[in-house]
Amino acid sequence: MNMPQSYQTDLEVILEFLEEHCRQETRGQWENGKKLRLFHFLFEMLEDPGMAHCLSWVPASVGVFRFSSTYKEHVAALWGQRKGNRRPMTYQKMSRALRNYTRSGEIIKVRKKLTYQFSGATLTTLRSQQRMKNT
DNA sequence: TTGGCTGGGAATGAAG
DNA sequence: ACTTCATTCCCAGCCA
Repeated sequence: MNMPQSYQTDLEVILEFLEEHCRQETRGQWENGKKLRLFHFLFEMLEDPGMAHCLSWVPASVGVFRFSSTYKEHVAALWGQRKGNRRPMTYQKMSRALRNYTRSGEIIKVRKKLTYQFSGATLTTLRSQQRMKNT
C-alpha cells in the first residue's frame, strides 16, 4: 500500500482516461473499438423496428433504404445527439455527410426522393458486425 | 413560381 | 503535423 507519490498519480491519470473512455462508450461514440460512423448509426436505426416510421428498407432492393418525409428530421436529431454536437443536426446537414460517402462508395444515392443504397461491401461488414453483437 | 430535395465547394472541428 | 470523417455554411440546379 506504500507507493511512491508519482506512481499513484499515474494510476489516477489512467483511471481518469478509462472513465472518460467508458463515458464515450455509453454515449455511443464508439463501435467495436472504432469510431462510430454515420452509416453504422443508420444501419442500427434500420434494424430497429421501432424506427420504421422514420426510415426503412425498401423491399426487394438490396441495401436500399428511404427516409420518411415527415420524420427525417427526427433521425437527424438523434444522430446529432449521439455525436454530442454543439449545434443540432438537421436532415440538410446529415445528407451532406451522406453525400461524402459517394467518394468512398460506402453509400450511393438512388434517383428516388430520400432514398439511398449501401454498397454490397458495406452491407456485408455491417451484417457481420451485427452478428458479433448478438453472441 | 415556390418549396423540398439534391449536389457539392470550402472552411472548420474532432479525433487518432 | 497530418489524415480521416463529420459538421457547418452557403449557393445553385432540378422538378412536382
